[in-house]
Amino acid sequence: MPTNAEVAATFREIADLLDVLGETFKPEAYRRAARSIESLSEPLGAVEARGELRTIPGVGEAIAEKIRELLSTGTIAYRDRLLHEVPPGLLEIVRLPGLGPKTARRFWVELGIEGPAELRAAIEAGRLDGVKGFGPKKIAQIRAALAPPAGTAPSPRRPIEEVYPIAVGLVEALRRDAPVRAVEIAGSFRRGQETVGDLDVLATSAEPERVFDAFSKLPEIREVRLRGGTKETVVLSNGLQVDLRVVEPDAFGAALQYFTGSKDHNVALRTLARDRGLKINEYGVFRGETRIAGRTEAEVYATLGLAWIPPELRVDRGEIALAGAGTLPTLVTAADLVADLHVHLPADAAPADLDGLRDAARAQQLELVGVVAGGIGPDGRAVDLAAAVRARLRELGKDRPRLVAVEELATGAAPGDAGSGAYRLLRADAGPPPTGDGPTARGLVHLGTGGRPDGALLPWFAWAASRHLPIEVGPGPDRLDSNGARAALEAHAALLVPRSLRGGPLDPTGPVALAFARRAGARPQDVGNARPERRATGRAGPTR
DNA sequence: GCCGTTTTCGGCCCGACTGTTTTCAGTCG
Repeated sequence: MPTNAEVAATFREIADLLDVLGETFKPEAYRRAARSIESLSEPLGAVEARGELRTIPGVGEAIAEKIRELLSTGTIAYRDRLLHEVPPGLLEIVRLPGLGPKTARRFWVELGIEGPAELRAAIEAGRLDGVKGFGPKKIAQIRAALAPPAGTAPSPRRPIEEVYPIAVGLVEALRRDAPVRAVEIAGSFRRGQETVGDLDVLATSAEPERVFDAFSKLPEIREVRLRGGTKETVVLSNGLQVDLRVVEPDAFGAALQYFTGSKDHNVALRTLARDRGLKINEYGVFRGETRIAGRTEAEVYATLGLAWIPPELRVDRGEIALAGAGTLPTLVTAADLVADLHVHLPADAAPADLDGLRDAARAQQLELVGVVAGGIGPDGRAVDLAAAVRARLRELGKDRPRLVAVEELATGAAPGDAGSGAYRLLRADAGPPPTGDGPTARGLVHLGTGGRPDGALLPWFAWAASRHLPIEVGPGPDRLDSNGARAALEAHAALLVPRSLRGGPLDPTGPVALAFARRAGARPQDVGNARPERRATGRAGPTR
């Protein structure tokens, strides 16, 4: 059975084919459905089995029928028919940078070109010279797109944890080198999406030209792609594209809202504005010619009668209705997190390292730290802290913030007596949930989604929920991403949000984990290491 | 093809930038 990602890719292909055929609104309808399907927290097969395909935003009867056809037969007859109609090579032309469906269609209809090879031959034979709309620069651009120099291939989406230190570094550099007042990263990075295609940086300044000058000179920048009066696009030496926009302070909130997206959220918002006789763009909210909001995001939402919506929820899956009714969930924040239960120390750690750890915990206002003192380390090998460290750990355990020993056990390991105040990490690396241990086991589950088929974790969620074990969320293959976290919450399991206690300001683990939890809609009471008084579920907190 | 606290039909976000243009088309986000 095809995965959700494969179904989405099929619909995107149909959209491209329809584009080339000159269809106007259908392609966007298929792309919208593809985006919705990708953000589902469970396999499409499960939705279909409940007869709820039509509840997916952007999925109507026609697309629902095509999903059923794809799930049961592995193909869609409509797609095959389109592929018969449109030469497959045209899809490659459409996907070249700077070219789109209109141009590809003209090549096909006017010049009989059906693929990249024919296009290249046509250019070399001079067949494009003198054709309306194709001047020398455009032809050179197409030639470059057809034969990209090594290392300039379009960069794929990257994990957000990989982009995080780059983004933090760019913001710091701009604050240091450029005359900016405010700087924020918008886009999918701000929404805490698992992967990031490019970075959207937004700044306010009285001197945009000087900001662009300073930005262009940053050492990590390989190439300036384009530069206008309000925006500049560059490519970093690692291939990541960064768009910098500079706006006036009165428009900062509107621009931040606009460039944070998501696209579907913005479309829904602007449709709502239009229905109320208003217009929203990146410069503000307008009634006629008059700007009535724009300085802050909250102001923009307020003009539409909406509460401010956290970026992580801006996906057009009902959050606008909730904001209108004032019933948005109160999402967990960094200030709610009072424990980090999963801190690894190196094998050669000294007692003094624990004091440093406690200082870091105090600085982050944590009340409890779980130090992995035995069991299986991050590299899969056995870890055992020195006796002196263990002794110091016992001493420190009496003071605040408390440090307690934590043990990591492999899947299905028999739960030993971890002792009072100790916590157990259960690594669920493979296979079904264990059956041998009792419901009294305390700890957390370190549960990876990496490489698993959709839905393979569902039994684990129920297992963890029944034992009040929170499941760790965050970047990397051993933690839940936001889709996994949402499914866990739906199964009434609690989450555990790690902090970056030993990492510096560039460590993505804590911030990214928090973003994933928030994307899943987690409230403080859904999080096992949030303040106990705000928590309803999860028992990994301090023993009292 | 989807969708509806004005709609089951008639709409479908909006602007920057580039290149080729004399007022605009295409692409991109």
